[in-house]
Amino acid sequence: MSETYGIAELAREFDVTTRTIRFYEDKGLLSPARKGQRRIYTPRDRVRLRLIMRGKRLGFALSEIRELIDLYDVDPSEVTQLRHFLEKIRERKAALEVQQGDIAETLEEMQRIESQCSAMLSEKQKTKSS
Amino acid sequence: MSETYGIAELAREFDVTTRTIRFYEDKGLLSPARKGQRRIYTPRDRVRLRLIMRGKRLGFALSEIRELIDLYDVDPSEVTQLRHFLEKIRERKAALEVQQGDIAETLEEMQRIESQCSAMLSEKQKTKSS
DNA sequence: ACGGACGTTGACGTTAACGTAAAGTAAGCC
DNA sequence: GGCTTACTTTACGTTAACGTCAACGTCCGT
Repeated sequence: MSETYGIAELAREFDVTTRTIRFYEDKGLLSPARKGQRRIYTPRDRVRLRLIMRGKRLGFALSEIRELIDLYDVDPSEVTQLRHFLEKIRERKAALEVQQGDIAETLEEMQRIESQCSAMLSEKQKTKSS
Repeated sequence: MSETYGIAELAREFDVTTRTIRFYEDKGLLSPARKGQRRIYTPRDRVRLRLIMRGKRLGFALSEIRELIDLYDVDPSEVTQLRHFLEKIRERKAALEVQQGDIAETLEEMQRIESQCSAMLSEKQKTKSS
């Protein structure tokens, strides 16, 4: 049980280079165990990497992704910390909701353009076949 | 009629520096008219700038944003171009839909964490006031 | 005619996110 | 032992997206 992965294995799975994975470690986004000198990744590390990739697709900087991921891990015991924490989460949520709106708008416009284009296309082809 | 804007004006409105706006011009994202040496921006340029900012919020590179914007402007008269064009649009749509999914997931998780946190918070405060 | 606001074009600096090359280590196979 | 394969650290290179001067033009109010 408790499967582990090598660095190249993960690199293949997520389609990044090993350099990239090590770079993320350097930035504190991952901290795999070591067996001698080599890195050993647990399923938990793998999840983190998945989260990193999702963050990247959302256009977050690595520093922000780190904060995001920490949100899942940290257990803020003090009330003050808890408040601060909640605030961070709400900031993130707000940002994401803005993004959601942006995407919706853009998708609508793309949709419009696509319809227009395919209309033009079928128009041209009618002409051609007439 | 037909209002125009100065570079600093737009910079203020979109909260970027004039350097940034000129940089976008350099990259072919904007091409304002000139009055002598100075740049004159039309409402149309302003719309483009708005699109650029939205693209940035969505995590696109400037080069991609340029392609995106061009989608609104270009009128592909040839059928081959039209097809190519449609394909591009569909690629973009697909990417955006992935992003949409990513955001939805992330938002759900944030939501969960937030609920948990605010539960913990009110719990702590009950204890405190008892 | 002068200062100040606003604008211009270079040109070099900076940060993030890796790429790439060099040189060495460790394990397994034949 | 020698080869291969996978991995390591160290270090310099690169690209995108600007920031930051420097040095100069132009218009406007006083």
